[in-house]
Amino acid sequence: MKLMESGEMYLETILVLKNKYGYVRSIDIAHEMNFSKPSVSRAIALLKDDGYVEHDPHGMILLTEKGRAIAEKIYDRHRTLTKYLMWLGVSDDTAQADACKIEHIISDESFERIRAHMPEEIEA
Amino acid sequence: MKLMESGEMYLETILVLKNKYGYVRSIDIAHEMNFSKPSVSRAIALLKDDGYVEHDPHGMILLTEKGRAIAEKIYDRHRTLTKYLMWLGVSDDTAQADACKIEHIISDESFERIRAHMPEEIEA
DNA sequence: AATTTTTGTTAGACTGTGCTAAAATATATT
DNA sequence: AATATATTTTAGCACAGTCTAACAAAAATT
Repeated sequence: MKLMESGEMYLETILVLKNKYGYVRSIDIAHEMNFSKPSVSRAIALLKDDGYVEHDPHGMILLTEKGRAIAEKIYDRHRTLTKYLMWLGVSDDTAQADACKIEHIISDESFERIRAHMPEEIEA
Repeated sequence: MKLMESGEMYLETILVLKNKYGYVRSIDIAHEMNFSKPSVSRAIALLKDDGYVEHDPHGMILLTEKGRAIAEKIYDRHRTLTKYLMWLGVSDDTAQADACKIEHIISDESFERIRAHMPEEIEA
């Protein structure tokens, strides 16, 4: 099954939380994304069914190889697009918000052209 | 009610078809967007309820003031973003496809910064 | 005028993704 | 150990937006 924008957001959030705290629980994702616990519980179950995440022996949420690849890709896009927009003069908050939407829908081709267009010194 | 991405696409398509053929019927929208007739029929009914479109005496679909304003805005973004991506070296098809998605989600602030960043001679 | 074709609508299903309420489970405190 | 708190899951609802099947209405052809 093809991963939707929502699934990508969960994976990205798991990566970010893991980097920040060293572990990730459902409740942490719920707080971070401002979603209800049941919404997260269900989303994680679906991501698990499709092999993007798994639970470790302590019940913590881990990205699989497959899940991590996507999370890294989206997170890289997020940082690069945010920096790009800020370089163009967009405010921090707006750049973050727009990057967060564009990161899911832009083609590899366009993204790479944008990255190539950025001055080296501000690359992510 | 807030207009969603889907509604914006219908309005933009109506504007484009009107410019191209002088009139717009449901069936034309269905062909242009590759949606079924019932999907278009329902979408138009909702846009009509919310005052974005109306039917003329011959049953042709017209944009209201409110609908046209949105359609023009989205179409302007479409052309500008397409040209921008092509200026960065993205192929025509990909630029079109990406513009078509980004046009609905980008903030006014980011869009204006992008437009300002374009060389004058290729502005829409 | 009758028939065929085209166009539009109604009815109902399905998917993705959010929600609340309540139950189950796990963890922490007394 | 018993109780309280925190976390996760189950069950069921809502909404946007697509679809197909079938019907109704309008337009074109014979």
